[in-house]
Amino acid sequence: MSSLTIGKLAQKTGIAVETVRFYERKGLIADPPRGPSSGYREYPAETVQRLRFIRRAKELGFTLREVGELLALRTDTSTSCGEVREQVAGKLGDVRERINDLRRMERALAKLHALCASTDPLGDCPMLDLLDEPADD
Amino acid sequence: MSSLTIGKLAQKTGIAVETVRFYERKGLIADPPRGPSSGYREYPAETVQRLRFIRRAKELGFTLREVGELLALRTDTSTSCGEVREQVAGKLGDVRERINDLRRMERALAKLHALCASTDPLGDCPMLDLLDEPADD
DNA sequence: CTTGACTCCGTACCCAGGTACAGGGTTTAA
DNA sequence: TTAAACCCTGTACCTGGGTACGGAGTCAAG
Repeated sequence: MSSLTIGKLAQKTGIAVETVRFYERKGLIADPPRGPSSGYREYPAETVQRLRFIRRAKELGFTLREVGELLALRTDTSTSCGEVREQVAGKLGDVRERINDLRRMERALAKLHALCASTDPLGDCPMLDLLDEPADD
Repeated sequence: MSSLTIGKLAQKTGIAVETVRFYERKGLIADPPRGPSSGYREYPAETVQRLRFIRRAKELGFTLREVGELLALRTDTSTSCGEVREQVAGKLGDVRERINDLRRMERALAKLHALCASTDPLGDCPMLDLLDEPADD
């Protein structure tokens, strides 16, 4: 049978053994079946995918809670497709907002980069002012 | 003279008094002069700008350490303009990378959103596979 | 001149997201 | 059969980024 020990799983996913157990405690992955004599965790192969998803989503700046919500979208067969769409749309909005914020930052940094070329002795690169664009309050 | 108490500063920047002191401990803002009788902090007006910068940068996902580095770019008159350019270029790279990651996530979520419309009973929305695009390891 | 709002410092506490033992038992390969 | 390499649980610890006291001094308005 193709079940994995926690060590193998860790190796395949690049996530530390301790962290896998931590995710289990947090409910991000299911408590796997155990070897009857050893009590060792025996992971089904899909868990690799699931953990890779978690890793990717984390890298993209989602919190563990959010990752859990994303994963719940596919696990929870009680939710209708409409509800899923709503959840996904919400996440999508978050992501787009974050992208826009970062683009503003990108512009600000690019501007600074350009300015810096000209100002030779660096009296006062106008850093502080660069992020004021929101221009509210 | 136009100096601010910590309370006024907090009010103008939307940052809590405790947090301002926290930033001071962390070296993000300078220890301000003190009222000789009271020992109260007396902030120069520029500190408002500096704190707003900190707030914005934090909102854009920079850590306090990174914010400190950004601020150091303009404070540290020993660094040459070239060095500043390098630092800024580095940050710019980081930001662009993050934007690209998020764009991948955006595409993945958008795809899911679209798929969800068709798959009526939600057997298996193919969430787990959606983030495998990096396609290495 | 008193009372309430403000400030001081120090320490403790909080959450997220792990990481690191300690003190056991199990499996595997020589 | 025995040592290395694994796994188990539980608890403690860590960093980052704050928040919340407690106990005391100060300032401003009535």
